[in-house]
Amino acid sequence: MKRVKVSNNVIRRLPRYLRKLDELSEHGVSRISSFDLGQQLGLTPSQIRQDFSCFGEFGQQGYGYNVAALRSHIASILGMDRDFQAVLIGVGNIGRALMDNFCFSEWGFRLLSAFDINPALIGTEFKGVPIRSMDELDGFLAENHVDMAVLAVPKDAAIPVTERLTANGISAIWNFTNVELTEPSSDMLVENIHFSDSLLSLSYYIAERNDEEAARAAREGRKL
Amino acid sequence: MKRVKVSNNVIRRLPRYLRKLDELSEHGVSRISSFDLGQQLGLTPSQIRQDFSCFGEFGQQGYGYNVAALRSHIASILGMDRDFQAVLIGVGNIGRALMDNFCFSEWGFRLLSAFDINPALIGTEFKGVPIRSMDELDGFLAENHVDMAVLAVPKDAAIPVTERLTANGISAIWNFTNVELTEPSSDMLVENIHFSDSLLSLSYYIAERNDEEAARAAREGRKL
DNA sequence: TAGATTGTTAATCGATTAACAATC
DNA sequence: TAGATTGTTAATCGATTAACAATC
Repeated sequence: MKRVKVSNNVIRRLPRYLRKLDELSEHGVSRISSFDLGQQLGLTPSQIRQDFSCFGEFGQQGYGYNVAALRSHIASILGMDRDFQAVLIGVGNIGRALMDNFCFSEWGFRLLSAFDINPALIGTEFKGVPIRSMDELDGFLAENHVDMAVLAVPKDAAIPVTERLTANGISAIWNFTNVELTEPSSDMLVENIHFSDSLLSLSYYIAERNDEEAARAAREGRKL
Repeated sequence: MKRVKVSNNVIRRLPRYLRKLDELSEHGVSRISSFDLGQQLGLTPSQIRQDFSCFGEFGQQGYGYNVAALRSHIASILGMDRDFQAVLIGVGNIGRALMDNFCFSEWGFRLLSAFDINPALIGTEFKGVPIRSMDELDGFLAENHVDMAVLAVPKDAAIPVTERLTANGISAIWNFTNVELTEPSSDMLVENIHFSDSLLSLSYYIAERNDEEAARAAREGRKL
């Protein structure tokens, strides 16, 4: 596969394409043009063709794209067929919600084990995934190939646990703690789920809209 | 407050600034220059000054920025002092994790009520937030001013519930379902937490790095 | 005052959009 | 074949970076 340097913006759009293509498949749509796909996603056809062209030629002139084939190309580009192995650190609310609800295998990941310090959880299993003591973490990572760690520990544990993961050769973290892990110097890959950042940007847009409406109302009030 | 059109990129950086400023405060830092702030966040000083200048003049030549004052400006820009009112739809794993773990008030939101269809939950309270039946939703929204709905229902319910929210005047959704709600035509504000999109972009970067390492190993192997 | 650092204007860079020849 | 739509090159647009006068 071509691996030219692709901008982060493009990468972030790929999962949306994937989701839309799955939806089209479910609805029995087997081909789609960049024009129609753009309409449905709020993107220009040009952008869609540019995005795909980073990775190869997946379409056909005069026809468009085969939904199933394109889906499978994108899945492969995203690494979904590589069966990455993951561990979960922290079986609190978020950790449990992930174990319970989130289908790792659907996205190409295998959740090997979870780890926690709570004695009531250690030794149990949840949806087929064993929960081990944090004491066993280093040994487990030495014996198993692990591509990624899901970090769902309390705030205060975020940095020490990250250092421990780094020391044990982990170089990718899916970070659910609201702590900035991204070290400019390190070669750790960090992907953040920052609930509060997300909520605050929504908050900004709500506030902006309220202000605009208030301003409009004031203008119209004056006109009366 | 100036409300010029500010790019989404800028808005998305504001919560990071806020987080960093809180951290600096905790460490007793009371002033910071755009240069130092940039170092800590991996941004250029220019960008930071440009970002802030969208909203006013918060610094002082020769001195830099007062951490507490800047923090409070950004909080206000983000609408954190507006006490927006929210409801939660769906008290499954994610909904419960949010009720349990996520401090809405810390970010300027008040969670008025949750709603679910599970009879075992209806009528109970969780951390002071009452859980009501979905049957009561329309009435509740008619009687209470609600700025935003947190959508944490199963996939299949996402679209119908969204339509019901729209019909009841809700115009902002914090979406935890893995469903594309963003209607190009609608004036609904949607902010998505797409776990799988996030994981897949991480997956891409892991795959890319693996490929690069394999390529390097192959090159070095050949040289031997 | 001299040094530091802002806010802002200008320059650069990169991403998106438009256009079109190629071709199914 | 004619019509449709791609992949790609060129043009435009917007965001980031650099530079610097203003000023604390």
